[in-house]
Amino acid sequence: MADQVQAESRQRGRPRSEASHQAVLEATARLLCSISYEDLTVERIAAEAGVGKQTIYRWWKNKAAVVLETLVTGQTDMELVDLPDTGDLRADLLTWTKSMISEAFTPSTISMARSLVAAGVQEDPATEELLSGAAFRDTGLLVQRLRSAEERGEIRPGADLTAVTAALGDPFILRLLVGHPPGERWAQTLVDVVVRGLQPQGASD
Amino acid sequence: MADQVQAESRQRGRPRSEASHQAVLEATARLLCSISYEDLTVERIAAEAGVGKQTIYRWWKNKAAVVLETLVTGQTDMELVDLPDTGDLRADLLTWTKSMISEAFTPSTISMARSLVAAGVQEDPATEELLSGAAFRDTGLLVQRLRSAEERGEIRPGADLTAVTAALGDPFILRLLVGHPPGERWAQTLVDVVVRGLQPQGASD
Amino acid sequence: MADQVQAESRQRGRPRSEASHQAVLEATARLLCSISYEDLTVERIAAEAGVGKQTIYRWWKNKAAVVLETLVTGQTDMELVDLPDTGDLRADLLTWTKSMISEAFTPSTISMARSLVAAGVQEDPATEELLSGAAFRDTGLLVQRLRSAEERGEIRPGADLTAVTAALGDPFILRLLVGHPPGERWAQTLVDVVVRGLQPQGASD
Amino acid sequence: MADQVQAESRQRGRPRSEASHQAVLEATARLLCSISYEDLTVERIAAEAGVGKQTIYRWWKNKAAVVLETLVTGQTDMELVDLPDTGDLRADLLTWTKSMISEAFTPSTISMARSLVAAGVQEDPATEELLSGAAFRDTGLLVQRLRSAEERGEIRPGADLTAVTAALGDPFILRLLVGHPPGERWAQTLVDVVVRGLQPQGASD
DNA sequence: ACTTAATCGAGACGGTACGTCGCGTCTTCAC
DNA sequence: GTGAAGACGCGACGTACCGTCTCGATTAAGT
Repeated sequence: MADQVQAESRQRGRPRSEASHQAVLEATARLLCSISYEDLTVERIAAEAGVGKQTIYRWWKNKAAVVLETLVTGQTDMELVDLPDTGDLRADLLTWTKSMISEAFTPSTISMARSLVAAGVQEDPATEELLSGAAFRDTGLLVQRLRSAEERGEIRPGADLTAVTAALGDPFILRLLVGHPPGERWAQTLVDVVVRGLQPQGASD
Repeated sequence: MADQVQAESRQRGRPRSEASHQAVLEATARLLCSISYEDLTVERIAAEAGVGKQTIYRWWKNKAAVVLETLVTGQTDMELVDLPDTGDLRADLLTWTKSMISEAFTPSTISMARSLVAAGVQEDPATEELLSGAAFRDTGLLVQRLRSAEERGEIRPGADLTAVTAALGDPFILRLLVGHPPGERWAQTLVDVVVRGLQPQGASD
Repeated sequence: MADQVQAESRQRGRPRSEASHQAVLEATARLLCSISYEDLTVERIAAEAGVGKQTIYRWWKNKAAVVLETLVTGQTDMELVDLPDTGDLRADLLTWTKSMISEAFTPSTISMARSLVAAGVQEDPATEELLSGAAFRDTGLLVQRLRSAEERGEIRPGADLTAVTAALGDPFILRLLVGHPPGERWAQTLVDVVVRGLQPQGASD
Repeated sequence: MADQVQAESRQRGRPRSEASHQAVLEATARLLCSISYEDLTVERIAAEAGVGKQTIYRWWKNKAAVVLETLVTGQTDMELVDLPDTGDLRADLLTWTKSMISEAFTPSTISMARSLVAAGVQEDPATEELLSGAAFRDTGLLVQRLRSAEERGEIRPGADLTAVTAALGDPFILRLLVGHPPGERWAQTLVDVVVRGLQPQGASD
């Protein structure tokens, strides 16, 4: 029992270069800013990273896997939109949606989001694993803010917060993919309905 | 989708075969049940439809356009999930989500949804036009049901119903793409929050 | 009976482009002047010919086959060395060897000869067929000159002239491959021994 | 391959290196029996020899060099065809050609001959040096036999014997490369013409 | 009936990217 | 301080599709 597995994975030969691995991710992130998933090629990534094509295929099984790891591990400068916590959930969410609309609907972010989806929408089981695990990163922020509101008694307890974040976040993700930023009234309604829906019984606007 | 012919006597030579056009759509629908967008090739479609490749390119500009028209014009047996109108919005939506989960999360539907997204997520402006216009077909059903509830006074008036349908529908679409059906509690929370959020002032469960 | 088989090989689809076929051979000939067989690539040939790589693989099974057809069908400007017929076999052969040494041992010709051998020395049965059929083109000239001498009674009849041409020609071919032109005395001895060996009985120098 | 004697225990330098060197040559010889030069890879040699790739590149500059050294230094079981010296040159040469045809035209020998040529036909100057120096090994035997005949007065003196060996040997080498054994009459003519061509003046068959 | 012209299925075309393989070099660990 | 093992950068391989072009055959509409 004390004897761990080790003899089987005994280091032989030159170890894989973590530097190359990282260089590929960074090169991919750099390229994804300006070109679409379709136009991105493994050869281009290899050239940009100063790496042999085979090295890429040694780490990832195909282009989709490279792109997914690049975007999911946050190699990009695609900053998370800030979600404040002033104690007023509705106001915070409205602030969030506004900055979302103004900051996230840039050509570069839209392109990356599309690349993420294009890479994710493969029939590969490994891919599904990774995606359903990581989900979309923004989700974490939202869940955290909602939990804080819950503890503070701002919203009624017991709701499945992942469903609530989906109701709030997923519409923005789809609008992002389509490329058309939603109007302000649309966003306000979204926040309003969800916040109302979460209010403790008897509360009113 | 296809460009119309002017009523003028420009019609010279052999007319385009509407049968071929339809055969392509049907062949595509047939193939999309079992293979992914990536594995689908124009040559394969042409072979399945018993049609020349050029005939496809005479009607559509590329593979994405064929797939989009196939899925958007409902060539598939991907039936719309029924949304009843009993007068009880919450109950109806819960019924809808349940059948959604049990009927829509089949491998074939998931595959088609992914193909739709893969085809839609191109940088092509024409594609965006079509998609943002058609949106997803289910949306229509939802909006209609909500409007009926609004008229009946079941929900408070003045809400942007497209935002509400987004809050309800988009989360299901994303779960569909990922391939994992949501749990029942998740769906219940989603419906509950939205329905509460729409209730007229002062009402309670 | 007048009705030939024809329906089976009925022309369907776009016919293969003989122009492309020829362009490949010419491009290969052009490239072989300056670069070695090893450095020659199918991609380079395709680029030089303005042809898709697949077109090359549609006509030939590999690089060796392209090179062989190029050299064997005489696409190159590798002119045959002249072999005069003055009636004096020994003098004619000496003239021939001299021009051989001075004209054939150029870098370009040496390179082509090596390419021919490199391409020919594959284990492919089809290749052997082609080579043993075509042999080396010079052989024809020699056989013809010897036959003329035989008819004229210059040499004793009944010899296997292909063996004689081998004795005379093959040594030059091997020297060509090695790249070192033989000395004049060497060539003289070669011609001398063979011509003496062919003389009718009782003749002397 | 067994462990070396430990006479000198000061083996700080290269305890196994000469063994590795030899192992590579033997492995190459073993492989060349069955696979062509093209299909032979350095990695395969290394694996067969139980040696690291770098060890090969420490001794030779590339694959061609390994193959050349293997074949030129006679690591193979490609035995030299025996050339008797009974005092009758014509009879000896006929014996030699006959055993040549029956023994040398085996698939294994043909394959090795082709590999030798494939390796030799590189543009590398060092390679040319080695080849033109070593020539083909059989040459030595022939020259020796001819010199013996010359001393014995069997043939007229003063001929450039390297040219004569070329006339006799090179045709066999080329037939070997093509892979088709010559007929008996062909060989007889070859020997006959050369031997006659070497006879002292006035002699006759 | 006869031309004209656009269509049809078929498949080759010039390209581009794929994923693999081999070269010759570099880098680790074990002996 | 070598040597095996094997990853590295590089680049060619042969294949697969793309979207276009070119065949002979087919099909109306306009002579």
